[in-house]
Order: sequence, then C-alpha cells, then structure tokens
Amino acid sequence: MRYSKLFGKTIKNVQSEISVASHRLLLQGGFIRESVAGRYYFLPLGIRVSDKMIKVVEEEMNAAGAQKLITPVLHPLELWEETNRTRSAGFELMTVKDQRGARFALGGTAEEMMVDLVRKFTVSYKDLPFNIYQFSPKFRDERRARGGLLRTREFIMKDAYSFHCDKEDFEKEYENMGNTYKRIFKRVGLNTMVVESDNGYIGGEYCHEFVVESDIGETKFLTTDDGSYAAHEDVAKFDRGEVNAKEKEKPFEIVEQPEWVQSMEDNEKHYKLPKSHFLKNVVYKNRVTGEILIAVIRGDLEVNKTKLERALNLVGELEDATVDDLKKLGTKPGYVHSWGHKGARYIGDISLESVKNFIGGQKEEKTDSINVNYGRDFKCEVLADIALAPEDAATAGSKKKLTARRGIEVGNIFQLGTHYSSKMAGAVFMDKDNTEKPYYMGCYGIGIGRTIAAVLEIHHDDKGIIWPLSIAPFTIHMTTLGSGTSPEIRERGDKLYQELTAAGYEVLYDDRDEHAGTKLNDADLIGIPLRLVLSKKTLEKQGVEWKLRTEKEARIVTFDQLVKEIDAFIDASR
RNA sequence: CGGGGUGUAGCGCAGUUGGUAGCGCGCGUCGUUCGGGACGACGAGGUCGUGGGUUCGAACCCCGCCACCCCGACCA
Repeated sequence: MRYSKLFGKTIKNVQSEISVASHRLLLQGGFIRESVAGRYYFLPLGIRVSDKMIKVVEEEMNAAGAQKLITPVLHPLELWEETNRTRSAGFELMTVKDQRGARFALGGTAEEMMVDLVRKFTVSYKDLPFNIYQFSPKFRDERRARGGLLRTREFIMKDAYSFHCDKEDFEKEYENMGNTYKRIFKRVGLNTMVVESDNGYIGGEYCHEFVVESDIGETKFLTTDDGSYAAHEDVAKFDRGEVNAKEKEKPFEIVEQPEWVQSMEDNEKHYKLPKSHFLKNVVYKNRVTGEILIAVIRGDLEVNKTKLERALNLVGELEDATVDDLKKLGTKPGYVHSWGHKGARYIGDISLESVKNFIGGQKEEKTDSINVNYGRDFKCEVLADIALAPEDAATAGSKKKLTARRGIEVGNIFQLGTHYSSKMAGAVFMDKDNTEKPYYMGCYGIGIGRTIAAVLEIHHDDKGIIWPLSIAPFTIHMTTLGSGTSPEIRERGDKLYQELTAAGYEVLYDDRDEHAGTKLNDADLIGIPLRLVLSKKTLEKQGVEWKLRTEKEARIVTFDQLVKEIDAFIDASR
C-alpha cells in the first residue's frame, strides 16, 4: 500500500481530554475515527489490525475444535423473553421493529440464538459435544462508553458456545478453551491473568475472566503474590478474622447516646472502639418488585451488591434505596435498624459471627443498643458472603495476603450448565437411556476491539505504537528520504516496493515527498515492526537502513541480503 | 440516572461594556528546502449545536432542547 493513497492519515491534533493511551494512539495513527459516542469507524489501517486479530482467534479456535458460523444480528425478542432476560440483561437491550411490527433485540450476546439454532435440530448424545462460534457485531447500550475501544456501544465479539451431555464432558472443554485463550493472548503479546469472576446476567455458576493488568482497566480483582488465588472483587472470598469472638456475651441493653453520634467515625470516637465493633445497615430496593432489602454487616466492611444479588438469586435486580424508600419504612439515613422494620427482608454478612457484643442496630435520636449478639438478639433471613474484600484482606482458607489490582478484561469463559437449556422449551438431546435431557453448556467470549486496545496499552512508547507482528497492519514500513529532490531515490524506492510486494510481503510504502522528520515520526506513530529507509546514504551502500520498532539502533542491509533477513525476522517473531 | 463541563472552519482552540468572526494545524497553487514534525507568498473553507426570547442589533444576555466530554452510579 502506498501511504500517499491510504485513506486515513496520521493527525497531529486530538482532543486534549483524551487521556487513555490506546485511544489517543489509534486516533492519531489513523486507525479509527469516532462516529458518535462509543461507536467507531475502523479505517483501512484499523481494519487490517482487526482482521489480523480475528485471524489469530479463528486459527486457535479452529485448532481447538470449534466451528465457525454466523447468527443474524437481529434476535427475535421472544427468545429473550423465553429466558426472562429482557429486563435484567445487565446492559440496556436495544430493540427495533420491522414493518409488520415484529420486535427484535439487537444482539448483545447470543446464548438464546445459539440454543434456538441447536434445538431446531434433533440432537442425540452421538452429536455431542460441539462448540460453535461466531465473530459478529454486538450492541450494548452502555450508560457510559469510555476510553476509545476499551468500552464501546458497538463492537465485534468472538462468542463461542459449547454443548455437552454432562458436566464432566463440559469441564474438559472449559479447560480446553482456557488453554486456547492463553495461546491467543500470548500470540498477540499479552500476558493475562485468569481471574475467578461473577457470571452476572449471563447466568451459570462460575466463570473466569482473562485480565491484562493495567491501571486504566475497570476490572478490580484481588490476588495472592504467588498467584495461587486470583478473584474479581465481586466474588473474592476472604477471611473475616476474629474480632473478639472469645469475649463473653453480655446482657443486651438500650443506652443513652449523645445526639452528635451519627457516623461510623462518631461511633469510634464516642465508644473508643474500632469500626469492626459496630453494626452497619445498607438498604437496597428490588427494581422489579419494589421490595426493600436491608443488608447487615460488620462496621469495617462494605457490602458488595453483586455478591448480595447472587446470594439472593436476584441478579441485576437491586438498586440503592432512596431517602423516600427509607421514609416508607418509617426511618431515615443513619437510623436504619438491624432488625424489626416491617416489610423489609434482612440479609446478613457472615462477618456478623466474628464479633461479640456489637454496638448499634437500634439507633434512635438519643439512644442505641449495645451488647448485641447475632443469633441471640436478632437473626437475618440468611447469613452469606456479601462483603467486598478489603484491599489488605487475606484468603479465606489459607489466610495468604491478598493484593488489590486493576486490569482490562479481554476475554472470559463461562460455565452455563443448563441455565438456558432448561428455560428454553425443546432445548434437549436424546441420551443413551432414551430420555430427553437439557444440554449442559458453556460460553466463551473475546472482545476484538478491546483486546486491540489492551495490546496498545502495553505496547507503546512516547513516540507511538509498537505492534506485535501478529496483528501489525503491515510487516514492513518502507520509506524514502530525499525523494523530492532525487528522482533516482524515488525510482529505486518504487522498484523495491514492487519487488517486496510481488514477493508477498505486506508493505506500507511512504512515497510522499515529505520531510524526513514528518515521515520518520509517522512511522514511529503507526508502529509497524520493521522499518526500511531508502536514502542517498543507503543507496551508496547498495542497501536500505534496517530498524525494528522495538530497537533503538539501525543498520544497513544490502539489497541482495534483504529478503533473507526479512524471512529470518518473520520466522523469529513467530 | 446524579454532579461538573464543553459545543465557533476538517482537527485543536481564541473571541466581554452586545456592533455582523479570528489563530494554529491540515487542505490547494507557486517557489525555496529535504535524515527526526522546514519556510515564504497567495488562496479555499463558517446558517458560531438547535429552537425560542430580550434588543435597533446576539457567538456573547435569558429560557427550553440536543449532542459530546469528565467524575460517580451502572456495566464483559
């Protein structure tokens, strides 16, 4: 490709508030252009990167035994109603109508479509297992898109779905996909951590995220230093410790308390005890049913809403209660009781068992209760792990130290079990014993654009992008210097470009009559792995200047050695 | 959805007593330059986000709406 003819050039000015490196580099380098918030054009350079990323994923998925197909982008809305995901999908589902009034969801994930496809066939245990996948645009009406390709409202996802007779067979595929993902990310230059995670609206019992550690990432997780445990903060299990579990239970009392004691800090000051000795109540409302839930937890811990929703099987249904909601309960912020509000459900964190003689729980204007003991003085409907793991927590079992980290979630693998097949009529196979059973499923996703952004977050310097060869838009960035004044440089450049292209190499040839600075800076910005410069200087030595984007030093390679060197470079990069 | 902010040339930005719009980059033509973002001359390009109001007169003041950005909430 001649750069002079390439649509989408590098640009100097980008909006000053763009702070995410990958976003800025993709815009400046001429890879993407924004349409409206969260929706991007992929320019010729950008789509080459995207196509290469897709190729890597496709090769590895095929090698792992999966089969590519494609589903329609518009999903009949009845399918989503069948699994009851139209209102708790987690992302705002976008819908459209056709001329006849038929309603469709713009696909944001395709579990229902794939199950619907499979149930159109009469499947027997002999057909199982199989794994079918696609690359397709996904639509998610995110409340807030951010960071260029990191979080968009429209993106290409590789989504795979596997179908099995039983759990044991599924587990083999889960491991197979996990290993496939490690290979994929390694090939594009990413070190990923495998993090235990929450299934959210996708459903199922467990899943793992593949996370690239990065400060700008949105995934928060905790891990031990030896890597033996890594979990998203929404699922991380941790040790509550024993605050004073050996203390003797004292008699329950209502005591006078000064009016200024309002916050947790006031309590610490007044009673001269750490936060862990107080009861804390956090109120939520079910957005579907309107029901009020009060989460009771040890004062030094925070409630994690995801854990709470999961403990109650109310995934995606809870929201923070408002002051008005509290008013209906007959209370106000700061005065919520740990038991006794009529019409509210009480759920406790397991930390309630780590403390004797709690303070709090029945706050009124001038009084509160002390020596409150869980089990003796009050009981919640259920006691579960609903607390956010603090940054310095220890693991639940072995009590190893945990560290909080951030990262970009580039892929994930889900156990679905029979979550979908049991809800969708006819999603069954005929087993050996001549009975129909719902298939056991898993699903596996990789965001193509986000993975590209993650690569850029890791592989760049102050001059621009440093593409790994596997997804670089071109192998070779060839440029001439001084071609404006010297026709022989131009002619030799044109000839070399034709030779290399004819030999099958992917070459971006900067044939513009621009200044050296302009051309070399553009080359650094675009970030193609191998740069070849042809100038008066190199022509005298019958060769080109050879420089890798990853290296500082350049050297001369003669024309007769060039192809050999390029082949060696490509081989070494595999 | 809550809080804050911004909409002026393709991009980045100026523009206060309210008087009919400018700078840099980029783009075009010509000339000089030519190994780390050159220089000169000339030139093209604007219903100042949108609807209404105040005014002799609005980019500027007032109200509504829309879009976008940041923080939070939310969320692969």
